[in-house]
Amino acid sequence: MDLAKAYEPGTVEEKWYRRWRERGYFRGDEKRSGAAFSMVIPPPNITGSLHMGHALNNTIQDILCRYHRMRGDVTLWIPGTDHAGIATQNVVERQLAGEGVERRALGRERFVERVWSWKKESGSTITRQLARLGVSCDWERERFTMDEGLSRAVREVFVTLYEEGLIYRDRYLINWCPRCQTALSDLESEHQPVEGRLWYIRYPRVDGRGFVVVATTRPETLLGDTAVAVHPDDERYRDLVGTKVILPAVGVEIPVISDEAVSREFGTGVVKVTPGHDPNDYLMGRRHGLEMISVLDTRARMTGRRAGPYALQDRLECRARIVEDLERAGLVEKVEPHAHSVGHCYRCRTVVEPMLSVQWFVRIAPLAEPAIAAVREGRTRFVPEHWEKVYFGWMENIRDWCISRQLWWGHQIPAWYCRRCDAQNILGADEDGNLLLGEDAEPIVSRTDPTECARGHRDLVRDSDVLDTWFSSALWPFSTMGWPEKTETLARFYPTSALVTGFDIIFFWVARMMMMGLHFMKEVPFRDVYVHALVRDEQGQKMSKSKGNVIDPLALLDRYGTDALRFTLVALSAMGRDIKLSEERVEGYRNFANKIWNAARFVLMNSAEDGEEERRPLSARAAGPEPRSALPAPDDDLTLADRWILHRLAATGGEVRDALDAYRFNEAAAALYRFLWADYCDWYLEMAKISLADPARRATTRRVLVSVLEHFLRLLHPFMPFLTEELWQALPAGRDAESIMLAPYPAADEAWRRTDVGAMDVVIEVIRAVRNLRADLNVAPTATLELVAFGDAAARLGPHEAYLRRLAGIRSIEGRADGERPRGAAILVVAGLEMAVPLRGVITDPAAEIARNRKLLEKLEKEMRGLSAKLGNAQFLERAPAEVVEKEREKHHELAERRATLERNLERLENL
RNA sequence: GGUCGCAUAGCUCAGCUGGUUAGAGCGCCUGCCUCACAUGCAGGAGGCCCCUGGUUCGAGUCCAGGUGCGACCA
Repeated sequence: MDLAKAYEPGTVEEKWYRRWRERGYFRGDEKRSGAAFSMVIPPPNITGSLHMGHALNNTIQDILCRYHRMRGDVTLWIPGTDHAGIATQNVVERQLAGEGVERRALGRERFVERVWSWKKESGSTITRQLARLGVSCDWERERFTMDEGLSRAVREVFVTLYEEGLIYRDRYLINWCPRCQTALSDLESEHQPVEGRLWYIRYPRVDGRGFVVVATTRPETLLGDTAVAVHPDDERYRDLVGTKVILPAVGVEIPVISDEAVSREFGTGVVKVTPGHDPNDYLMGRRHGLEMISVLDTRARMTGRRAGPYALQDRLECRARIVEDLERAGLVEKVEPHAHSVGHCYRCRTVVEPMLSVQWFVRIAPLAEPAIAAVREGRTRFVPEHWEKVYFGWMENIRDWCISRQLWWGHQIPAWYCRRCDAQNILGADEDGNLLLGEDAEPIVSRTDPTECARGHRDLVRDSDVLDTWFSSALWPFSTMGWPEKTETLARFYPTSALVTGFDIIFFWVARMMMMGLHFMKEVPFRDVYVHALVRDEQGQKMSKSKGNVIDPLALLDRYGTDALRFTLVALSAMGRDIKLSEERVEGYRNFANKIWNAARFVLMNSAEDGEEERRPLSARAAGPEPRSALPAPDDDLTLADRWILHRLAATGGEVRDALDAYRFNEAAAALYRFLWADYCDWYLEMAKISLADPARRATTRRVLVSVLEHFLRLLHPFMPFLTEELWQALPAGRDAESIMLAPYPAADEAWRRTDVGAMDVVIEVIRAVRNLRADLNVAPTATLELVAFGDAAARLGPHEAYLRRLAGIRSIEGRADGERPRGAAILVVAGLEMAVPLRGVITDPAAEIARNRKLLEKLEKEMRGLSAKLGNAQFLERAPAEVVEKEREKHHELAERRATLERNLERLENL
């Protein structure tokens, strides 16, 4: 088998993904017995395209999936997409606008048809892009929040909650987007800092004793004021409470009230109260029984009986006008710049308007309680743990959830009204043709479309509103498994094992799934919630289109390959930390992929002219559960390097499994990287080259080379699925599985983990010391050195002479009993061994070696000073554990010996 | 304003339950196209672990305060 000189991801990826999918490897089979592992994908918007957040999110999920699948768990990962109400409606509206067509002109039915056809054409972009990441989700079970089954789940949930009194219809101050023309939930109104101004406005006192000065950021809402308020303990205004002031520009009298919610520090300590357009004022208004006046219409234009000359002006235009008029009347005392934060529509960034409106709500308190308890009791666990605080903080202060949206795209609310019984509440239609209803309208909520009301009138009209998209997302873990049917899938895979998500949707999604899951399934929707990092650019900025700092994952995929990108994301994703992604990092892990490729190339070049030989098990151990790729056993006839790499492999496997079980993906990645590059390539391959040249050792060496690589590929597979499959298929070792993704994940190998390979550390240290010496003294790469070994150094290094020859450029090892050290030689004291390298003919000037020794001596002395201080401390000797003290003593002793040697050597060099 | 998080090499970051000679990648310097790999090999330089105090025999690690940065919520 010939491999290209460098790894070329392109063709490899497509080939294997197609094959995996065709052969059904991704399928989650509820009929198979054994432990189950299940996940549902956080459904991306159908309007979306793959960004780095998706790439990280799905890479992590895929790693978990592949890991569990290889461990033998029955694994199911359900993919799907979200209908994204506002976003999708906006997209299609823009498309229509391009054709000069208005949504209203089209009408609701045809518009919705149009969205469906858009969905058919463009809605699967994101899933195709996901596939490029190599995700092993069960595509046959792909779901969409608007498909038939899920819509049925939505309806069932809505009706049930309504019947239970947990969904109700009421007038309330909600967030309204004047652009999208719909209500929003509290979450969908995003607070953003705004450089505004603070106007100090004079409200004349009715008693004629001057003015009360009120500070406000929104002078235009003054039209809706129904009081001004001060703090009850504010001495400055004590006598004012209970009096009246005249509302400027309107001329009506309004009372001065006192309320704890007023901040004495804000402005003058007197605030205007506008219950119809401010959430705090709304609550204050309720407490004091104030009138609530709406002065803005749904397009945020001034309206109502108080609008007067400002009627139909936009809120901002009116703000300017009204300030002008007040100034002219001498009622503006001063204006200050003022930074504050203002709610913006999460979809279109328009400033949200708090408005009084009749909407549908979910009563949250009874649902939140069990959801909080489930996390408190550990039935669902956040990883990292600290995210549970965020969850609790929100769950405990949550207000009722406004779920109705004045959109056309979404699940239409299953509520009808009788035109005859409820005539006084059916107020007509708005400009969209949406039903306008009175506050007291009596909804008929039903699982099936009703044809008549309780009194038998066959004149029903359906509520125009649709549900918040997150309402359907909240059901995702069970609706995707076929609920409300009692399916086998639910029985087998609910609750899901893990949910992998970014912290930005803990409130939007995780919390709501918890509530719905517990309420309808009587069981948490997932055991673990793994909250991963946010991907930022190299400056640490959140990536956003407007900033132009978006790194397109597809471009990186093209340039560096899927495996490199996956590995990068995961290697950088330390828990609870953001990822600052730069292209150089991806390049680095592309190099890693190439390194693996070339290591495999080497192994293949050196094995396999005779495949049969490789297929024969080396020892009896091969009869175990992994016959095809069994590793040699510790009692086989192996070299030190063989034993060492097998030991390292076992240790690495342990690290990787432990890390994955604890969601510490970056640690797993680091362990794999270190093993392949620093252990297998840098040391083992180089040493194996020696034994490959020895006919007596060749077969065994090949066996170790191949089996270790094979195990490594399996350990790595969840991270780099494509490269590992390509290489695994190319390996000569016999395969029991058709694909690496179905091969078992390497299990703990205690025998190898316990094997003592300390001798290898000594060899490595000696080689490093000699290389270091060569570099410092500028010894030509081709020049070989003689090594004189004192004491037991000869005995300990002798068996490994071949390693030193090849890797350190040692010509020969000459053992010598203790006694006279050679003149003009560099002395090496390493790992408790003392050696000399005669420098005659190697260097002419001893100055460099003297300098080198001085530097070493200095370093050594510094270290000794610290140790001596420690050992001279009576407290330390007394209180520290005995083994710690002993360790420090030994260290000190060793350093002292090395120092003596160095000093003697320096003396000899100086007297040369 | 409330809550949470983070400050370690030039850059980006590891460092879990306190005892290592404080690590990695990239970048930098030196020498190498050594028959798997120059997407590479070998070696090296570079660190008051933000500041102050405390706990402890011992603190990068634990505690308190401060400074700076960031996020979320209001």
